[in-house]
Amino acid sequence: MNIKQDLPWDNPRFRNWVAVARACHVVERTLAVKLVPLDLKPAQLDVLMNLYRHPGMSQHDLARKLLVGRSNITMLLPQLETRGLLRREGDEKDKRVLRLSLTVEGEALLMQALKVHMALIEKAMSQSTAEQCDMIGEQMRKIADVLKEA
Amino acid sequence: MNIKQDLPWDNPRFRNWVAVARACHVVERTLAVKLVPLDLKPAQLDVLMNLYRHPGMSQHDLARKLLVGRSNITMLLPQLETRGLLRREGDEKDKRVLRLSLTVEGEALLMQALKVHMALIEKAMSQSTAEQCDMIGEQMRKIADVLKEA
DNA sequence: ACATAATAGTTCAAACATGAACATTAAACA
DNA sequence: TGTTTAATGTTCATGTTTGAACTATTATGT
Repeated sequence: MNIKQDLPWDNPRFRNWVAVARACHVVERTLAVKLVPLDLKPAQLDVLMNLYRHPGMSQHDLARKLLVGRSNITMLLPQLETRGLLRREGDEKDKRVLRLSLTVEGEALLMQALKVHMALIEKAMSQSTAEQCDMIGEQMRKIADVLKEA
Repeated sequence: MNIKQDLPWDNPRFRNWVAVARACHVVERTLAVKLVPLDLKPAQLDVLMNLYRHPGMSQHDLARKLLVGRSNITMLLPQLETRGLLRREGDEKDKRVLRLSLTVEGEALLMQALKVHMALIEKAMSQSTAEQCDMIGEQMRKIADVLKEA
C-alpha cells in the first residue's frame, strides 16, 4: 500500500480548489495595490461596504459578516472614524451596542473605491460566461453554507 | 445620472465573486482549526506542500509560489527547520541561494496534514459535480493568469 | 579587469490579526 | 426581587505579515 497513490495533487477536486485559493489571493493583492491611491485597505473597504448595505449594524454583527473577531473590529474602526468616514452611536435601548453608519464622506469614498473594485472584478471574471459565473457563485455559496454548520 | 443605478451588488459578477472570496475565507479558517492538533498553520502547510512537489527550490522561488514576500519566508522557515521538518543547504554553484527540502519527519507530517486538508476539500466540493468542479478550476486559473500579467 | 546592475537572503520596525481576560449592561430564572 | 448567565465592546500580550534598508554574491557591460 503506497500512500502516494492517493496524493491530493492527483485529485481533481483538490487541484481545482488550489486554483480557487490562488485566484482569491491574486485578486486580493491586486485590489490592495489599486486601493492605495484612496488610502484604503481591502479590510477597510469591506467595512464600508457592509455599513452601506446595513446601516445601523452593531460591531458584533459586522465582525460576523467579515468573519473576523470582535477585537479586530475594535482596532479597525478608530482609523475610519478619525477620518470622518463613519459614525459610532450608542444604542438607546441597549447601552452595550454601538450602532455604525457611514458619513457622507464615507459614502463618497466608498463609491470611488467601488469603481476600482468593480473594474477589477469585471476584468477577472470577463473570461467567464454569465452562466459559468452564476454557477461558480452558486457552488461557492454552498461551500460556505456546508462549512458554517460544521 | 444616478450613481446608485450601477451599484456592484446589482452586478452578478460582483455578487458571485464575493461568494468566492467568502468561501475561501471559510475554508481557510476551517483548515486552520483542523490543523491545530498537528501544530501546523495553513501557511506552514503551504510551505511543506511546495517543498514536497519541488524539492531543492530556493527561498525566492518559494516566496513567489506562495505569493508572499521573501522576508516572510525568512521568518517562516526557522520554525519548521527547528522542528526538523525541513533542511536548508547552500547551493554549491551560487552561494547566495539556499536549497530547501523536506526531511523524513517533514514528509510524514505533511502526509498527515494532507489527509486533513483533503477531507476538508472533499467535504466542501462534494456538492459540485466533477464537471462543475473542473470548470471552476479552469476559470480560476484564467483569473490568476489575467491578473498576473497586469 | 573593473565598475555597475541585479539577485538571494536577512534584519528590523511598523502594521495587522488573534484570542483570552476584563468591564459593563441585559436577559433568564429562581 | 436578586442571582446567575449571556452578550457587547475594549484591552492587552502574542504572533504574523509587510516593505524598506542592508550584506553578500553573481551578472552585465565597457
